[in-house]
Amino acid sequence: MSKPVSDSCLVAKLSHYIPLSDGDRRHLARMEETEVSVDPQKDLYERGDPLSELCVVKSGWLYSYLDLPDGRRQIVDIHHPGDMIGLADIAYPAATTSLRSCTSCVLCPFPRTAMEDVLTSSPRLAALFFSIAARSQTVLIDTLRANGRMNARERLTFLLLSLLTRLRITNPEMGDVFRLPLSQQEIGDFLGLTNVSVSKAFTGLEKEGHIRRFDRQVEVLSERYLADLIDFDDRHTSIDTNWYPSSEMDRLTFARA
Amino acid sequence: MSKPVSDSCLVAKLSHYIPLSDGDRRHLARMEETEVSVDPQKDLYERGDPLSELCVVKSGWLYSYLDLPDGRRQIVDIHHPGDMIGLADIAYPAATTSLRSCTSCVLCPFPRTAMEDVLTSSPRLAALFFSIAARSQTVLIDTLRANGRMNARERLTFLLLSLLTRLRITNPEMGDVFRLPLSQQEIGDFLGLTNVSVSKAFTGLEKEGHIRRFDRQVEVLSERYLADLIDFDDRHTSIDTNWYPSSEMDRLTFARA
DNA sequence: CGATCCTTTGATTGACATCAAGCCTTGTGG
DNA sequence: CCACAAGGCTTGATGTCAATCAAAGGATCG
Repeated sequence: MSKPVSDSCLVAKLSHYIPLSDGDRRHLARMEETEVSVDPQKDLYERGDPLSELCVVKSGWLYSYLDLPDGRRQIVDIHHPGDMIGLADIAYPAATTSLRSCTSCVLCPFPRTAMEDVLTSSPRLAALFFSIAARSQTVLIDTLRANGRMNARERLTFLLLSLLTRLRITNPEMGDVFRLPLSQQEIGDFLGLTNVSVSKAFTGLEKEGHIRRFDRQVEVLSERYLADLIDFDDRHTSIDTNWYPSSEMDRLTFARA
Repeated sequence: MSKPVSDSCLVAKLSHYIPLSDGDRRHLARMEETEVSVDPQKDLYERGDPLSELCVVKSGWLYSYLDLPDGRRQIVDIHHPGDMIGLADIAYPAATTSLRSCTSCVLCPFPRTAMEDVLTSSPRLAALFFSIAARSQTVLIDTLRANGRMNARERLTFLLLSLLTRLRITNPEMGDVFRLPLSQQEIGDFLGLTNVSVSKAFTGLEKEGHIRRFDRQVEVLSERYLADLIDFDDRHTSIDTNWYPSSEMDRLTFARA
C-alpha cells in the first residue's frame, strides 16, 4: 500500500510508453495491492473455470495453454514480469485458457471491476490498456504466422527473437543473453513441434553458430541474420500513442521531453 | 446522406450484446459516415503501410494476412459484415498485416481519433470495444491451437464451425448452410495447409457425411459430432458484460472528474 | 547416490507438400 | 451461342520434413 511506486513492475513497464500521472499510478498501485506466491509447475486455473480476476506478474514466468481431447497441448502465450494475465478472457465469464507456472512466481490478482475504474476515470490509461491488448493480439498473430507457415528451425528462431525483444523492455541492460526456464517439451507445445524436433532445431542453430547455450541460458549470436531469415518485427520496443486523449499533465511532461 | 441508424450493421452487431444509448448510437453512426466500395480480390493496404484509420465492414468478406520472405502466406483473420478492421493495429503507426478483399465490399473508414472520443465520453461503449478486442484475441488463440496441433481434417472442421457460429450472429435465421467465398488456396493459407490438402480434407468430410457442398455453399450436417471432435467452443454467441460500468455511473463519475 | 526428468541421437513411419495431369466452372469475345 | 482461355478443384504419384519410437547420456534433486 505505502510502498514506493518504483516497486511496481507494471508501472515500470507502462511508463516505458507514456508518462503516468499520479492518479494513474494510484490506479495501478491498486492492481498490485495483493501479492500471491506460486510454486513452479503449478496449474493456477483451467479452461472453463469461473474467473473474475486478472493479475499482474511481479516475478517469474508462466504460460497459458489449451489442450485437445487426446492430450495434445498448445501453449498460446508466455507471461513475464510486468505482464497482465487475463485480458483476453475479459469478454467471458469463464477462463478460455489454462494457466500454469514455469518457475516460482509472485502474482498480484485484482478484480475485473478495477478495469471499470480505469475506463471511467482515466481515458488515457484506458487507451494504453487498449494498446497493450492490441499489442498482445499482434504478438499472437506473429505466432500464428510462425506455427502456420514456418519450418522447425524458423519457428525456434521466432521464439528466441521474441523472447529477446520482450525481455529487453524490462531488462534494458540485458544484451543478447537470457535465461530460458522452459523445457523443450514446453517450447514444442508453443511452436507446434515435438520436443525431439525442438532439440534438433536447437543443435542445428548452435552448430551453425547462430546461438550458444550454457547453463539454462541462450545467447543469440547473429540477431540480424536470424531476424532477416524470418522477416522478424519487433513488437515490443515502442507503440504508437499519438491518438491518445491528452491531459494537461501529459502536455507538460511532453514539453519537458 | 443522413440514414436511419438502424441501417448500421455495427449497431446491429453491438446491440446484440448490450442495449445502446442514443449517445452510443450517435458515436457509432459517426464511424459509418463514409462509405467506400471495393472490388473483389483487391489489396487495400500492405503490412508496413502508414495507417491511421480503422474501418467497419458493411458488406462483403475480407481477410488480413502476412507474407513470409519466400512467398508463403498466412491469413490471420477473416472479416465479415459488422466487424471492425484495424483494432489490432492501433498500437502501431503502420499496418502490421496486409488487407485484401475476397468479394466486393462496402467499407466505412474512420480515423483512430474516433476511438479517443469513445474512450473519453462513453466508458460503457469503451468496455464493449474492449470486449470485442478481447474476443477477437480469443478467436485468434483458437486458431493458433488449430494450426499448431490439429491435423488437416480437424483444421478444416475448425474453420467451418467458426464460420457457422460467426455468421449466425448477424444472420440468426441462417441454419446450417452458408456461402463460402474463399478459394481452397485461401482456406489453406488460413489453416496452414496447401490447397491440395484442403481439397482432400473437404472430400473426406463430405464422403463421411459430415458436410455437403453445392454451388459455393457448405452445409454442416453433423455439427455436434464435429464440435466434439475438436472440442470446439463457440466464442461469438455471447459475451460477459457483468463487469461493465452502468450508464448511471458514467455520468456521475464523469461529472466528478 | 539413486531416481527422475530432460536432452540428444538415430531409425523408422507417416502426414502433408510437391508435382503433374485432367476436369470443371466462369467469363469473354467472336 | 459457341470457342476459347484462365482459374479453381480433384486425384494420383512421389518426396520430404517432422512425428514417432527407442535408447542412452546428462542434469537435478531429494
